Amino acid sequence: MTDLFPKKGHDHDRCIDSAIAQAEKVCEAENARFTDMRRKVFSLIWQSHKAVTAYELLDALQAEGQRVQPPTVYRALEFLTDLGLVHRIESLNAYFGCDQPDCDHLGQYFICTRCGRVAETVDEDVSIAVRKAAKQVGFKIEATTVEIKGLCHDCTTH
Amino acid sequence: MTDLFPKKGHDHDRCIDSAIAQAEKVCEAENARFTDMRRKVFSLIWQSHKAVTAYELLDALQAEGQRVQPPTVYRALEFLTDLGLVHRIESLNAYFGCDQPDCDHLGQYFICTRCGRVAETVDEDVSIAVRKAAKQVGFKIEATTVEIKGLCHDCTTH
DNA sequence: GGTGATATGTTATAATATATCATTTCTTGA
DNA sequence: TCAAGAAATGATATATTATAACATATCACC
Repeated sequence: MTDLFPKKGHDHDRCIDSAIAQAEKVCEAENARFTDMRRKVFSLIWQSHKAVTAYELLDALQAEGQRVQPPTVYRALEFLTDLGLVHRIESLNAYFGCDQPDCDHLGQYFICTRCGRVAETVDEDVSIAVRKAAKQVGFKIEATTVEIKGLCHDCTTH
Repeated sequence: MTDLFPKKGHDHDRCIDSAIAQAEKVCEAENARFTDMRRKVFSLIWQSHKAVTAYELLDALQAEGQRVQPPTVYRALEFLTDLGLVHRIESLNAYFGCDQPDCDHLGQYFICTRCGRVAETVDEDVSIAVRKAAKQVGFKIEATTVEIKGLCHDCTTH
């Protein structure tokens, strides 16, 4: 068993730094501008391993004294999700930082209902099973949403 | 290949009647009241094989001259989803009539982005793969959301 | 430095959902 | 049968999530 969720007391600054470094790389590769606002939103999303709502981001930005409105946040989110740097968690109406931006809309999300954390995995067997199920019914997949709610390993044992 | 989606020109009244009959059975078994409002909402949901939003239901009820407000619709939806008679499609914020109410939150939903129809399946291989992926990371599943967007068979061929 | 493209600001509003308390309807037991 | 409590719905207000539309600012490139 390998827990996908980060250990308590891990060096979260490293998570943030690495995510930002990766985002910079992706933006450069895509010739997309990682503006201050986008960087700020991305970094706020990465403040925790939980999914964050657009209005929580808005509040955080406003708390820093910026005069930000909802469209600004939603635009940044759209930019980041289009690049695969952030995923929308449909069942939470919230947004989550992706640490494997090349996963191309095929990941699965584990959402802990106790601690609120989210973890992403790209499990081949799940993808294969979903593709097979689709093929069986003649369905051409464009995108999949796989969200699994329950208790993370920490929360089942503590 | 067996298309999950109903054929064009199928006798949809039979879908509705059968869904209502099944709902009555479930309610009786659960000792739950299938009131006029709940029956009305359920039947509206079954008017098509698409997912329907709460406000579409509200509009439809109001169009019939009833003075209905949002909470009434949401209460009926909560009742129906709790019994497994209706599923919420998270990625659409919409509700869909379930024809296998005993599937216990483990179904998968195919959502056609062209015709808007939804079809449900309970694929063992997908469930097994998801459960295995969860086990591998020490995650205790409470509920799963599997929603697959793309083109149904009709829409790929016509 | 001017110009077009891109990004953000601003205002307003749409779409989805729930909290709260009042009223009605149903069930059940005396 | 009817009184009391439970369950459902009505009514009002408001919270939460998201977007449309147009103005202004910033950037990239010539």
